[in-house]
Amino acid sequence: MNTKPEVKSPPTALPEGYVLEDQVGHLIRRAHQRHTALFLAMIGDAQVTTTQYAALVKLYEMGELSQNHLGRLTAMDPATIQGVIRRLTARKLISHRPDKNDKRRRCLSLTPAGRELVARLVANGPKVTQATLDPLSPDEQRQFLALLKRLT
Amino acid sequence: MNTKPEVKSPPTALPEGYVLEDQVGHLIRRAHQRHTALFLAMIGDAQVTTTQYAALVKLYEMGELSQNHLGRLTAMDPATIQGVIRRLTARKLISHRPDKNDKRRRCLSLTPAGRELVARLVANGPKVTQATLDPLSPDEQRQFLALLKRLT
DNA sequence: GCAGCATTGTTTGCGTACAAACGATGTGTT
DNA sequence: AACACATCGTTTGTACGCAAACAATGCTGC
Repeated sequence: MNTKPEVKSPPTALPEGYVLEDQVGHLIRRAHQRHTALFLAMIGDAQVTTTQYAALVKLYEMGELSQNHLGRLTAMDPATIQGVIRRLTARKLISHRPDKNDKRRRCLSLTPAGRELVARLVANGPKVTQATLDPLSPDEQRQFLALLKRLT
Repeated sequence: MNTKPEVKSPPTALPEGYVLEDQVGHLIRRAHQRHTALFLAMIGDAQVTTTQYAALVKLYEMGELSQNHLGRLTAMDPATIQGVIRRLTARKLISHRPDKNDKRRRCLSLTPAGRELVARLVANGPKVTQATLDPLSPDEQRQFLALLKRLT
Protein backbone atom coordinates (compact mmCIF):
# COMPACT_ATOMS: atom_id res chain seq x y z
CA MET A 1 0.00 0.00 0.00
CA ASN A 2 2.32 2.68 -1.21
CA THR A 3 -0.15 4.69 -3.21
CA LYS A 4 -1.39 7.60 -1.20
CA PRO A 5 -5.15 7.49 -0.87
CA GLU A 6 -5.51 11.13 -1.82
CA VAL A 7 -4.07 12.01 -5.20
CA LYS A 8 -7.32 13.85 -5.76
CA SER A 9 -6.64 17.53 -6.24
CA PRO A 10 -3.96 18.59 -8.72
CA PRO A 11 -1.69 21.54 -7.92
CA THR A 12 -4.03 23.74 -9.92
CA ALA A 13 -7.66 22.77 -10.11
CA LEU A 14 -9.39 22.32 -13.45
CA PRO A 15 -11.91 25.01 -14.43
CA GLU A 16 -15.18 24.80 -12.57
CA GLY A 17 -17.30 21.97 -13.89
CA TYR A 18 -14.83 21.00 -16.60
CA VAL A 19 -15.19 17.25 -16.94
CA LEU A 20 -13.36 15.66 -19.84
CA GLU A 21 -16.02 13.00 -20.28
CA ASP A 22 -18.68 15.65 -20.83
CA GLN A 23 -16.86 17.59 -23.53
CA VAL A 24 -18.51 17.47 -26.94
CA GLY A 25 -15.31 16.46 -28.63
CA HIS A 26 -14.82 13.46 -26.43
CA LEU A 27 -18.43 12.38 -26.74
CA ILE A 28 -18.41 12.73 -30.51
CA ARG A 29 -15.22 10.72 -30.71
CA ARG A 30 -16.70 7.92 -28.64
CA ALA A 31 -19.96 7.95 -30.59
CA HIS A 32 -17.87 7.65 -33.74
CA GLN A 33 -15.97 4.70 -32.32
CA ARG A 34 -19.19 3.01 -31.34
CA HIS A 35 -20.77 3.54 -34.74
CA THR A 36 -17.71 2.22 -36.56
CA ALA A 37 -17.74 -0.93 -34.45
CA LEU A 38 -21.44 -1.46 -35.12
CA PHE A 39 -20.92 -0.87 -38.81
CA LEU A 40 -18.11 -3.40 -39.13
CA ALA A 41 -20.09 -5.95 -37.18
CA MET A 42 -23.35 -5.49 -39.06
CA ILE A 43 -22.58 -4.41 -42.59
CA GLY A 44 -21.83 -7.91 -43.81
CA ASP A 45 -19.07 -10.34 -44.47
CA ALA A 46 -17.38 -8.07 -47.02
CA GLN A 47 -14.35 -6.31 -45.57
CA VAL A 48 -15.56 -2.77 -46.19
CA THR A 49 -14.91 0.21 -43.94
CA THR A 50 -17.26 3.13 -43.32
CA THR A 51 -15.37 5.41 -45.67
CA GLN A 52 -15.09 2.79 -48.37
CA TYR A 53 -18.81 2.24 -48.03
CA ALA A 54 -19.47 5.95 -48.41
CA ALA A 55 -17.36 6.13 -51.55
CA LEU A 56 -19.04 3.07 -53.07
CA VAL A 57 -22.58 4.24 -52.29
CA LYS A 58 -21.92 7.70 -53.67
CA LEU A 59 -20.51 6.27 -56.88
CA TYR A 60 -23.50 3.97 -57.14
CA GLU A 61 -25.80 6.93 -56.73
CA MET A 62 -24.00 9.40 -58.97
CA GLY A 63 -22.55 7.25 -61.70
CA GLU A 64 -19.23 8.56 -62.95
CA LEU A 65 -17.22 11.03 -60.87
CA SER A 66 -13.72 12.41 -60.72
CA GLN A 67 -11.66 11.40 -57.72
CA ASN A 68 -11.57 14.76 -55.97
CA HIS A 69 -15.24 15.34 -56.67
CA LEU A 70 -16.08 12.04 -55.01
CA GLY A 71 -13.87 13.08 -52.14
CA ARG A 72 -15.79 16.30 -51.71
CA LEU A 73 -19.11 14.47 -51.74
CA THR A 74 -17.91 12.09 -49.04
CA ALA A 75 -15.90 14.56 -46.94
CA MET A 76 -12.44 13.20 -47.69
CA ASP A 77 -9.47 15.31 -48.67
CA PRO A 78 -7.48 14.43 -51.82
CA ALA A 79 -4.83 12.47 -49.95
CA THR A 80 -7.41 10.39 -48.12
CA ILE A 81 -9.68 9.63 -51.06
CA GLN A 82 -6.62 8.62 -53.04
CA GLY A 83 -5.87 5.78 -50.65
CA VAL A 84 -9.49 4.70 -50.43
CA ILE A 85 -9.81 4.55 -54.23
CA ARG A 86 -6.49 2.76 -54.60
CA ARG A 87 -7.63 0.00 -52.25
CA LEU A 88 -11.07 -0.33 -53.84
CA THR A 89 -9.50 -0.40 -57.30
CA ALA A 90 -7.10 -3.11 -56.20
CA ARG A 91 -10.15 -5.13 -55.14
CA LYS A 92 -11.73 -4.52 -58.54
CA LEU A 93 -14.75 -2.78 -57.10
CA ILE A 94 -13.92 0.47 -58.87
CA SER A 95 -12.54 1.12 -62.33
CA HIS A 96 -11.24 4.33 -63.87
CA ARG A 97 -10.66 5.79 -67.29
CA PRO A 98 -9.10 9.06 -68.39
CA ASP A 99 -11.42 12.01 -68.88
CA LYS A 100 -11.84 13.03 -72.52
CA ASN A 101 -11.85 16.75 -71.85
CA ASP A 102 -9.55 17.10 -68.86
CA LYS A 103 -6.34 15.16 -68.86
CA ARG A 104 -5.87 15.66 -65.11
CA ARG A 105 -8.99 13.79 -64.12
CA ARG A 106 -9.65 10.14 -63.46
CA CYS A 107 -13.22 9.16 -64.22
CA LEU A 108 -14.22 6.68 -61.54
CA SER A 109 -17.08 4.22 -61.73
CA LEU A 110 -18.16 1.00 -60.11
CA THR A 111 -17.37 -2.33 -61.71
CA PRO A 112 -20.19 -4.87 -61.99
CA ALA A 113 -18.78 -6.50 -58.84
CA GLY A 114 -18.82 -3.12 -57.14
CA ARG A 115 -22.44 -2.46 -58.09
CA GLU A 116 -23.41 -5.90 -56.92
CA LEU A 117 -21.66 -5.39 -53.60
CA VAL A 118 -23.32 -2.03 -52.99
CA ALA A 119 -26.74 -3.43 -53.79
CA ARG A 120 -26.11 -6.11 -51.23
CA LEU A 121 -24.58 -3.94 -48.48
CA VAL A 122 -27.01 -1.08 -48.72
CA ALA A 123 -29.76 -3.30 -47.38
CA ASN A 124 -27.89 -3.34 -44.07
CA GLY A 125 -27.25 0.41 -44.02
CA PRO A 126 -30.51 1.32 -42.28
CA LYS A 127 -29.95 -1.47 -39.76
CA VAL A 128 -26.61 0.01 -38.76
CA THR A 129 -28.17 3.44 -38.44
CA GLN A 130 -30.93 1.99 -36.32
CA ALA A 131 -28.51 0.12 -34.08
CA THR A 132 -26.46 3.26 -33.58
CA LEU A 133 -29.50 5.26 -32.55
CA ASP A 134 -31.05 2.44 -30.58
CA PRO A 135 -30.50 3.99 -27.12
CA LEU A 136 -32.84 6.83 -28.13
CA SER A 137 -36.60 6.85 -28.63
CA PRO A 138 -37.88 7.54 -32.16
CA ASP A 139 -38.65 11.11 -31.17
CA GLU A 140 -35.23 11.62 -29.64
CA GLN A 141 -33.63 10.09 -32.71
CA ARG A 142 -35.27 12.72 -34.90
CA GLN A 143 -34.22 15.51 -32.56
CA PHE A 144 -30.68 14.23 -32.37
CA LEU A 145 -30.29 13.91 -36.13
CA ALA A 146 -31.71 17.38 -36.69
CA LEU A 147 -29.27 18.92 -34.22
CA LEU A 148 -26.31 16.86 -35.38
CA LYS A 149 -26.92 17.89 -38.95
CA ARG A 150 -26.50 21.51 -37.99
CA LEU A 151 -23.05 20.82 -36.54
CA THR A 152 -21.36 20.15 -39.86
CA MET B 1 -24.39 2.42 -79.75
CA ASN B 2 -23.73 1.50 -76.16
CA THR B 3 -22.89 4.90 -74.70
CA LYS B 4 -25.91 5.76 -72.65
CA PRO B 5 -26.27 9.45 -71.94
CA GLU B 6 -28.28 8.79 -68.79
CA VAL B 7 -26.21 7.41 -65.97
CA LYS B 8 -28.68 8.86 -63.51
CA SER B 9 -30.55 5.94 -62.01
CA PRO B 10 -28.46 2.97 -60.94
CA PRO B 11 -29.45 -0.52 -62.06
CA THR B 12 -30.96 -1.07 -58.65
CA ALA B 13 -32.31 1.90 -56.75
CA LEU B 14 -31.14 2.69 -53.26
CA PRO B 15 -33.60 1.92 -50.46
CA GLU B 16 -36.41 4.41 -50.15
CA GLY B 17 -35.19 7.60 -48.51
CA TYR B 18 -31.67 6.31 -47.99
CA VAL B 19 -29.48 9.37 -48.35
CA LEU B 20 -25.83 8.91 -47.44
CA GLU B 21 -25.53 12.46 -46.16
CA ASP B 22 -28.31 11.87 -43.64
CA GLN B 23 -26.90 8.72 -42.10
CA VAL B 24 -25.82 9.07 -38.48
CA GLY B 25 -22.45 7.60 -39.15
CA HIS B 26 -21.63 10.10 -41.83
CA LEU B 27 -22.90 13.03 -39.77
CA ILE B 28 -20.94 11.94 -36.70
CA ARG B 29 -17.81 11.57 -38.80
CA ARG B 30 -18.19 15.07 -40.19
CA ALA B 31 -18.96 16.55 -36.79
CA HIS B 32 -15.81 14.88 -35.52
CA GLN B 33 -13.78 16.35 -38.36
CA ARG B 34 -15.18 19.79 -37.66
CA HIS B 35 -14.46 19.58 -33.95
CA THR B 36 -10.90 18.40 -34.52
CA ALA B 37 -10.25 21.31 -36.85
CA LEU B 38 -11.68 23.78 -34.33
CA PHE B 39 -9.63 22.22 -31.55
CA LEU B 40 -6.36 22.44 -33.44
CA ALA B 41 -7.07 26.03 -34.41
CA MET B 42 -8.14 27.20 -30.96
CA ILE B 43 -6.34 25.16 -28.34
CA GLY B 44 -3.16 27.17 -28.52
CA ASP B 45 0.27 27.30 -30.03
CA ALA B 46 1.32 23.95 -28.51
CA GLN B 47 1.21 21.14 -31.03
CA VAL B 48 -1.24 18.97 -29.11
CA THR B 49 -3.92 16.75 -30.65
CA THR B 50 -7.33 15.99 -29.21
CA THR B 51 -6.28 12.57 -27.94
CA GLN B 52 -3.02 13.86 -26.49
CA TYR B 53 -5.04 16.56 -24.76
CA ALA B 54 -7.41 13.97 -23.31
CA ALA B 55 -4.51 11.91 -21.96
CA LEU B 56 -2.81 14.95 -20.45
CA VAL B 57 -5.98 16.29 -18.81
CA LYS B 58 -6.86 12.90 -17.36
CA LEU B 59 -3.39 12.48 -15.91
CA TYR B 60 -3.61 15.98 -14.47
CA GLU B 61 -6.91 15.12 -12.87
CA MET B 62 -6.08 11.64 -11.59
CA GLY B 63 -2.42 11.86 -10.69
CA GLU B 64 -0.59 8.63 -11.32
CA LEU B 65 -2.07 5.99 -13.63
CA SER B 66 -0.95 2.88 -15.45
CA GLN B 67 -0.86 3.10 -19.24
CA ASN B 68 -3.77 0.81 -19.97
CA HIS B 69 -5.84 2.38 -17.21
CA LEU B 70 -5.32 5.79 -18.71
CA GLY B 71 -6.27 4.32 -22.06
CA ARG B 72 -9.54 3.05 -20.64
CA LEU B 73 -10.34 6.41 -19.10
CA THR B 74 -9.76 8.15 -22.42
CA ALA B 75 -11.27 5.50 -24.71
CA MET B 76 -8.05 4.35 -26.39
CA ASP B 77 -7.03 0.75 -26.84
CA PRO B 78 -3.58 -0.42 -25.65
CA ALA B 79 -1.95 -0.06 -29.05
CA THR B 80 -3.23 3.47 -29.49
CA ILE B 81 -2.43 4.77 -26.03
CA GLN B 82 1.04 3.33 -26.41
CA GLY B 83 1.79 5.61 -29.33
CA VAL B 84 0.23 8.62 -27.65
CA ILE B 85 2.28 8.11 -24.49
CA ARG B 86 5.44 7.49 -26.46
CA ARG B 87 5.10 10.81 -28.23
CA LEU B 88 4.23 12.73 -25.09
CA THR B 89 7.11 11.11 -23.23
CA ALA B 90 9.48 12.06 -26.04
CA ARG B 91 8.33 15.65 -25.53
CA LYS B 92 8.99 15.37 -21.81
CA LEU B 93 5.40 16.10 -20.89
CA ILE B 94 4.96 12.69 -19.28
CA SER B 95 7.33 10.62 -17.18
CA HIS B 96 7.04 7.02 -16.04
CA ARG B 97 8.42 4.78 -13.34
CA PRO B 98 8.00 1.06 -12.70
CA ASP B 99 5.22 -0.01 -10.38
CA LYS B 100 6.47 -1.38 -7.09
CA ASN B 101 3.84 -4.09 -6.82
CA ASP B 102 3.27 -5.04 -10.43
CA LYS B 103 6.26 -5.37 -12.69
CA ARG B 104 4.05 -5.24 -15.81
CA ARG B 105 2.84 -1.74 -15.18
CA ARG B 106 4.24 1.62 -16.07
CA CYS B 107 3.21 4.34 -13.64
CA LEU B 108 2.60 7.44 -15.70
CA SER B 109 2.53 10.99 -14.43
CA LEU B 110 2.90 14.51 -15.77
CA THR B 111 6.22 16.27 -15.62
CA PRO B 112 6.25 19.86 -14.32
CA ALA B 113 6.27 20.97 -17.96
CA GLY B 114 3.27 18.73 -18.59
CA ARG B 115 1.34 20.16 -15.65
CA GLU B 116 2.17 23.67 -16.74
CA LEU B 117 1.00 22.95 -20.28
CA VAL B 118 -2.29 21.44 -19.13
CA ALA B 119 -2.99 24.38 -16.82
CA ARG B 120 -2.46 26.66 -19.78
CA LEU B 121 -4.43 24.67 -22.39
CA VAL B 122 -7.39 23.82 -20.23
CA ALA B 123 -8.40 27.46 -20.19
CA ASN B 124 -9.17 27.12 -23.90
CA GLY B 125 -11.07 23.86 -23.54
CA PRO B 126 -14.46 25.44 -22.88
CA LYS B 127 -13.91 27.81 -25.80
CA VAL B 128 -13.43 24.91 -28.18
CA THR B 129 -16.55 23.24 -26.83
CA GLN B 130 -18.47 26.45 -27.27
CA ALA B 131 -17.24 26.96 -30.81
CA THR B 132 -18.21 23.41 -31.72
CA LEU B 133 -21.72 23.87 -30.38
CA ASP B 134 -22.05 27.42 -31.68
CA PRO B 135 -24.62 26.61 -34.40
CA LEU B 136 -27.08 25.58 -31.68
CA SER B 137 -28.96 27.68 -29.15
CA PRO B 138 -28.10 27.15 -25.46
CA ASP B 139 -31.22 25.05 -25.06
CA GLU B 140 -30.42 22.95 -28.09
CA GLN B 141 -26.85 22.52 -26.88
CA ARG B 142 -28.10 20.98 -23.65
CA GLN B 143 -30.48 18.70 -25.53
CA PHE B 144 -27.80 17.64 -27.95
CA LEU B 145 -25.26 16.85 -25.25
CA ALA B 146 -27.81 14.87 -23.24
CA LEU B 147 -28.73 12.77 -26.28
CA LEU B 148 -25.15 12.36 -27.47
CA LYS B 149 -24.09 11.17 -24.05
CA ARG B 150 -26.54 8.31 -24.29
CA LEU B 151 -24.96 7.12 -27.54
CA THR B 152 -21.73 5.92 -26.01
C1' DG C 1 -0.21 34.48 -76.96
C1' DC C 2 0.97 34.18 -72.43
C1' DA C 3 1.47 35.08 -67.55
C1' DG C 4 -0.76 34.23 -63.31
C1' DC C 5 -3.71 31.51 -60.81
C1' DA C 6 -6.71 27.48 -59.79
C1' DT C 7 -7.57 22.61 -59.89
C1' DT C 8 -6.34 17.57 -60.19
C1' DG C 9 -4.06 13.95 -58.40
C1' DT C 10 0.37 12.24 -56.01
C1' DT C 11 3.72 11.70 -52.43
C1' DT C 12 5.70 12.10 -47.78
C1' DG C 13 5.28 12.43 -42.98
C1' DC C 14 2.87 12.31 -38.75
C1' DG C 15 -0.92 10.88 -35.75
C1' DT C 16 -4.87 8.17 -34.48
C1' DA C 17 -7.62 3.57 -34.50
C1' DC C 18 -7.89 -1.21 -34.13
C1' DA C 19 -7.12 -6.41 -34.95
C1' DA C 20 -4.05 -9.98 -33.96
C1' DA C 21 -0.32 -12.19 -31.99
C1' DC C 22 3.19 -12.08 -28.50
C1' DG C 23 6.11 -12.39 -23.95
C1' DA C 24 6.00 -11.21 -19.28
C1' DT C 25 3.69 -11.01 -15.20
C1' DG C 26 -0.19 -11.46 -11.84
C1' DT C 27 -4.06 -14.28 -9.80
C1' DG C 28 -7.17 -17.85 -8.61
C1' DT C 29 -7.89 -22.91 -8.30
C1' DT C 30 -6.87 -27.22 -7.19
C1' DA D 1 3.42 -26.38 -6.52
C1' DA D 2 1.25 -26.41 -10.88
C1' DC D 3 -2.15 -25.16 -13.89
C1' DA D 4 -5.36 -22.19 -16.26
C1' DC D 5 -6.61 -17.74 -17.09
C1' DA D 6 -6.47 -12.73 -17.05
C1' DT D 7 -3.96 -8.48 -17.52
C1' DC D 8 -0.04 -5.36 -18.96
C1' DG D 9 2.45 -3.49 -22.46
C1' DT D 10 4.56 -4.23 -27.25
C1' DT D 11 4.81 -5.08 -32.13
C1' DT D 12 3.08 -5.57 -36.84
C1' DG D 13 -0.05 -4.57 -40.35
C1' DT D 14 -3.92 -2.08 -42.36
C1' DA D 15 -6.78 1.99 -42.82
C1' DC D 16 -8.24 6.70 -42.18
C1' DG D 17 -7.17 11.99 -41.73
C1' DC D 18 -4.71 15.92 -42.74
C1' DA D 19 -0.73 19.27 -43.70
C1' DA D 20 2.59 20.43 -47.03
C1' DA D 21 4.91 20.33 -51.21
C1' DC D 22 4.81 18.91 -55.96
C1' DA D 23 4.07 18.26 -61.31
C1' DA D 24 0.71 18.41 -64.76
C1' DT D 25 -3.04 20.49 -66.68
C1' DG D 26 -6.83 23.88 -67.18
C1' DC D 27 -8.53 28.66 -67.18
C1' DT D 28 -8.73 33.74 -67.13
C1' DG D 29 -7.25 38.34 -68.08
C1' DC D 30 -4.30 41.11 -70.32
